[in-house]
Amino acid sequence: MEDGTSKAQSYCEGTGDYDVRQWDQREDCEVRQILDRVADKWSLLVIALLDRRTMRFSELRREIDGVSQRMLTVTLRHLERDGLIRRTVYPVVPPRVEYTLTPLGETLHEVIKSLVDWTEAHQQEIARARSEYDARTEAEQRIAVGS
Amino acid sequence: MEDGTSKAQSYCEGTGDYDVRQWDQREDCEVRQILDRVADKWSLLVIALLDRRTMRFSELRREIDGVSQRMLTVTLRHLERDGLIRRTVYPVVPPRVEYTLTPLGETLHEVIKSLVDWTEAHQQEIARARSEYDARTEAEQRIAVGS
DNA sequence: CTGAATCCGATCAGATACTG
DNA sequence: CAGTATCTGATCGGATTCAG
Repeated sequence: MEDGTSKAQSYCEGTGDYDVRQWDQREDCEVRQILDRVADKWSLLVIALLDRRTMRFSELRREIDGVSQRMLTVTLRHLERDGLIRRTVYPVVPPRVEYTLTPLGETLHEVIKSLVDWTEAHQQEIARARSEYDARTEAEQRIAVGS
Repeated sequence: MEDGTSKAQSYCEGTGDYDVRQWDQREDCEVRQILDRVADKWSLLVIALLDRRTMRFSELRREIDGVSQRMLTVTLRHLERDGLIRRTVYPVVPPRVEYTLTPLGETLHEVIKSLVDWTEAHQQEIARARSEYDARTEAEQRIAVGS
């Protein structure tokens, strides 16, 4: 079955204030788990797509292209378990399954959007930093080797 | 060396508007790479810690506890390459290396904070969704097996 | 102290085959 | 159509060792 997180877990009670050491540090911290889900390769994309409209499995699969059937299934199950999306099965033949963002999922999408906006806004800056870093380390390589 | 991303890469030019299909879809998209970095298990924590003050390698290692030396090194290299943190080496013996958040890193921290805030705010809600999901699927299991 | 390099087990994820 | 199950190569990350 390959379940991601075990079921019985002490979820660290937040004190309310913003203490770094509170929101990670331990595997059994809820926040870390949620962050991992958000961090997931396909989750972001699925959420963004579903924010626009309800979609079927095959639609998602076609739209995302690059995702394997297996990984899409796993991703959807995780998101459903976390209450971020809702899965509706229509008892017809052939089967019809629709996925929708829940209200909770919609609020998450807002946050995700700000993250994506940030990356878009700073793309160039990061690209520049990278090439500078690479140039620097390459130069050091040549020195180390002795040219 | 185990480099994360290759160096020569066509970074997809954003059109400016918020189009889902623009910010992922292809491995060679900058945004996807940046998202992956943010998604990284330790990156978030490192950034959050450095936002408070400059820290040395061993300090970070002690503070994070759970991270291996190897992964901390890898994480720091990635963040440095992306221009999110600055690494300063003091030529003394024993060596002293300090890590600081760059201005770019500081702006990212703001965004991260909103993400963390979201997870904290909805912890309970997600926990509830999970146990409901688990109860539901367990029940289905029993039916399938036939009790 | 701050790493880099290597080894190696654990986990992940793609491909394939099968099912209601 | 919408999955599940299995196999397997690829990748990740911890432990260990060595070095400036």
